[in-house]
Amino acid sequence: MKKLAIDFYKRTNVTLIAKQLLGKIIVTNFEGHITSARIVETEAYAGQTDKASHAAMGKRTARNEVMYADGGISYVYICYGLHQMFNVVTNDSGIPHAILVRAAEPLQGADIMLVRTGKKTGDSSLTRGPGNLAKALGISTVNTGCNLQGDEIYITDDDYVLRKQHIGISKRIGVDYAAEDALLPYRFYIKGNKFVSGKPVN
DNA sequence: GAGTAGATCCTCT
DNA sequence: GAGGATCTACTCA
Repeated sequence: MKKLAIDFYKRTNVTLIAKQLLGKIIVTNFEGHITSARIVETEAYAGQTDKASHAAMGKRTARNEVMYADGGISYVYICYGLHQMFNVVTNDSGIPHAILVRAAEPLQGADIMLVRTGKKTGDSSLTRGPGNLAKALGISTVNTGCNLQGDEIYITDDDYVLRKQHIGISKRIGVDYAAEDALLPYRFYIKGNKFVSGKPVN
């Protein structure tokens, strides 16, 4: 188990990084409570050129400021007033690329996730969908701008091998307002995994 | 099982 | 003042 190096995040090809994040393990360590989960679904947001991104057309606000920072940190924001969304910022400073982690498969600390989410059974709804995932991992907006090389939130590689034919690609979810950019094939997921959100695709 | 509406509040215009 | 990178429960079949 090794943390992903800063070089992994600082590359320019955001869709490639999104694809390579599949199968990696996200770990959170808050107040001694360690939870980890294998990433099974991601979406790439390609900065200025992407209408679905918060940084579309070079938009820069207090909320998305962290997207313009160096790669390798977290970007957490609230959607619909109640859901926390966890993103990984990539590329160099000044380029607002980000990858939304949409779903993961619980590995460690599932009992803690149950407490955090208020659920009674650890079925596939525990970490399916970005809102649920962040909640289960205990991530909230106070963790935005967090260095992924640190001790609270980090992503590790356990040499899990994902075969190319097991990777699914589709358009992104919930971004229909972005016109033609909503059709971009920027969503990556592990085929057949029950934690992947949206309709099952085979 | 599929489709739809409501929750709920921060952020930007 | 409007709307959003969502989730859940409820309706109807």
